[in-house]
Amino acid sequence: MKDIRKEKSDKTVERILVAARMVFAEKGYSGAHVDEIAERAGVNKATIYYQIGDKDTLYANVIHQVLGNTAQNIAGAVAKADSPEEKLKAYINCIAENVDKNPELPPIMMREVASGGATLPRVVIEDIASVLTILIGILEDGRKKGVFIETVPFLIHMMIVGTIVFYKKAAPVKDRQLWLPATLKAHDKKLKSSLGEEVAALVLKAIKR
Amino acid sequence: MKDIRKEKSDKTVERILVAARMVFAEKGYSGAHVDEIAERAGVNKATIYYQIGDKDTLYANVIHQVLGNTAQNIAGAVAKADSPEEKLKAYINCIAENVDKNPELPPIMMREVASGGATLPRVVIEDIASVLTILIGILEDGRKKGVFIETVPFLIHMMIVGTIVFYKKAAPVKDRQLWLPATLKAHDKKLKSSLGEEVAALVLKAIKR
DNA sequence: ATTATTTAACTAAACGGTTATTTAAACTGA
DNA sequence: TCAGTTTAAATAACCGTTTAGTTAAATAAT
Repeated sequence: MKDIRKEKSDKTVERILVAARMVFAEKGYSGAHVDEIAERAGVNKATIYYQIGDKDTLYANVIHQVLGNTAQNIAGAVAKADSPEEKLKAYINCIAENVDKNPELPPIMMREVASGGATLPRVVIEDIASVLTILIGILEDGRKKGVFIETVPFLIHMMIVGTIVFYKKAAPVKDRQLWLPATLKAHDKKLKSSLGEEVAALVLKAIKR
Repeated sequence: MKDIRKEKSDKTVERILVAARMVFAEKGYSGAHVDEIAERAGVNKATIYYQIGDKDTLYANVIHQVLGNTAQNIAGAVAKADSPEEKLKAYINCIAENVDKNPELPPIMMREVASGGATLPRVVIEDIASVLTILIGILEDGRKKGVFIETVPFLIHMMIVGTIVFYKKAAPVKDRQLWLPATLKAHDKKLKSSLGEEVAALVLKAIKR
């Protein structure tokens, strides 16, 4: 009993959400226009209102889709690792991978933090909290076992996320500035390994006893 | 010699710029309304157009005022220090201090990076480049002297700035979430020293040979 | 099975509030 | 009075949202 209409409308909703994610990431909430989202989705503006609702609801859907599942990914990745060091590596790499898979994550996160998380749905905040709880566990365990120094978990988290998110978004911007002084271009080498590995190495070295 | 009118209009311009800085930081470019800026400045909207120009120009002025002079501060602070370690500490602390002095810096930076620096005036990009050049010098010198490992300067810069900016803006957000799980609140301790010192310690440890 | 009816999905056009910008008049000190 | 400055009011474009109508798939009736 396949309902052709249902299938089509599902695709429509998906196209709207994809377009919305892109436009919100590029322009931010107020900079994003429903007209542009509709155009990119190849859909009439009113269809967005019919299928999803107003701009707020649309944004909440995007946020949930973008930030929601990352938490479970992290939890899963960390659980597979054993030692605190391995767990922390998994934690960092998982964040880096999610950012890779999801180029809209950095700009959306940055703008959300910039605005003080004013529009964050509670569900998302709970997700973030669960991620932080995982990190606290790793750091505490590592300290008890004498492999980590004492740290402020929240600062470490900001270091991990801040570094990855900023680098991911700022590196292309820098590379685009072709007129930069030669000194800068000369040092414009690629990372030896992946961003996650590189950040993990730095953070681990920073907090190892 | 003293032209009362000139003085008054100077103060008007200053009040406009201060108000604009606040509103742009809170709401971003498209979220900021000229009406609100005028209201906060205690000035008629048309005065903004008479004294400064359109919204774009106003924003450019704010960006210049906020990001422009930080570069010189950093250059000055670094020059006063001797060893690569001390220079790097000065570099990091200076950024942290500027962020402290200037609460509008984090949100504006984040949104600017999020949008791919689309609206950054060239002057500002040159300032950022000069700061990066300074960091490259420090790291290279330190590596030559055998006190630093080899690093990717741009990544280190993103680590420093990302950590400071994210922490500065996200910490208050987290503290406002009173309903967070007890585990998180328990670890909600203040930093032992200043944010700059703390980040400097971590980064130095991360890149020391 | 064919026709008629209902319903889901979508669209074009318009509405109404918002907001950046302009204009012209009023004010203020020299 | 006159130039520099500020203001209230008007303008025009923009943009989120609604409405009224269309298409076509699904269902019911014949």
